[in-house]
Amino acid sequence: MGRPKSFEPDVVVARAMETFWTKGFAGTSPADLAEATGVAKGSLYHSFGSKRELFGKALELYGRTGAELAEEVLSRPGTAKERVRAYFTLLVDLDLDGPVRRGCLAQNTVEELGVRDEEAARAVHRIEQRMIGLLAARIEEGRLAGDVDRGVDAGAQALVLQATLSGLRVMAKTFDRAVLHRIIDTALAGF
Amino acid sequence: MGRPKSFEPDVVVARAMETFWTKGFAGTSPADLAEATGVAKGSLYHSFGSKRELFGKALELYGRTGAELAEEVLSRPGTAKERVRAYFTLLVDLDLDGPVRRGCLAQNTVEELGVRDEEAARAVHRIEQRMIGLLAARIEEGRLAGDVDRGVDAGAQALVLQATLSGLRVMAKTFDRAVLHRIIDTALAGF
DNA sequence: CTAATTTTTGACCTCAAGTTCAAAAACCGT
DNA sequence: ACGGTTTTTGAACTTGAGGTCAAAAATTAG
Repeated sequence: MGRPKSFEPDVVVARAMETFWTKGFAGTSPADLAEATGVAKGSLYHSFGSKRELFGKALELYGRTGAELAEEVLSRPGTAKERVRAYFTLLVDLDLDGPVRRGCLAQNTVEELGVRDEEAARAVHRIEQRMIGLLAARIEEGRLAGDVDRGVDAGAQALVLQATLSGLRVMAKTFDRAVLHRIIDTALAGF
Repeated sequence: MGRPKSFEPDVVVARAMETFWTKGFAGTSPADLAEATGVAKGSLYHSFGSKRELFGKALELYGRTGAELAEEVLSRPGTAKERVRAYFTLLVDLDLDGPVRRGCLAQNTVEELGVRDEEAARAVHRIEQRMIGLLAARIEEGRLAGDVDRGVDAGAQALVLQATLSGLRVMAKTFDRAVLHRIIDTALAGF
């Protein structure tokens, strides 16, 4: 019983995620969140406790959807190298095609909140680990399929690719598409 | 004539840089700056105009000293690969050995202020460009000296290395030393 | 010493962020 | 329709950020 919720929590979290992604954690005020979600400030606090807690949900959602996208793109037909290139290119292009270059929420978070928020750092770490796992699995798959050199260490290679990807997303804030694509090409020529 | 300055502006900028680096732009209040520099708030505003302007000076100083360090380390005797490894390792270790993992001020800036501050983005871009130039020069030097493969495109390779370095500094916020060193090893095996 | 000039400083101001809350609204079972 | 329960909401509160300012302090020229 009691008055029913007038909004879908998942939708609110998704909208909040977009806002945090675009404006950063500190840059997003409760008023911004109320406007973005269409839910009054007080109600948001009633449902989510605090700005930080809502952000936690948003980051979690980001990690989940990000992993799903990666999984989807990496698993399409093609060699490991082709699939990784497609995925990296997709991320870079998505960012550059948007109205603002918001980069990666996880990275933005760890850079902005850094060490001051242990919990956030751990959440980001989990997201990165998952990505590395997906990359390693796809490389290993390619190795067994024969399109990746026998001698490649999938785990080590996945780590380097993750570093490259993180770097690309940093550089996507200040460099143009041609440069970023060139980096992808050169980086992938290696393995 | 007039009352003489009671502080060295360069020293104040250096102290401010340390504070911004550790706490971020938004995370650093005028009160923090006054405490860190030993100069009263009002005096800081009198000398530097605004928090943002002081930050500008701090970022400029960061770029300059960073470039000097890179130049110094890269130019010591050894092959290009050895020197790049030494430089990357130095940066990672410096970050991990500090009391807090503050990463790279330039990167933190572009992630935190991102597109909302065009000027900051441009400043960071200049810093990145300079770094890429230094890497490219060192690789080209190695190519001519014979310790780098003839077929390597120094410019393209420098871009990839910059991406790797940026990625390393992001990952240095959440991963441990062993992983980061492993990434350096694998990434450098390539060229 | 005085006048002119420049710095220094903490008090003060304004505004918005982040949060709390009391009252109104919307539901359900009886 | 009433009581119990949960949500919704804007108003209200507290706090600190970012910045301004008037008065005091420190200098030099004359």
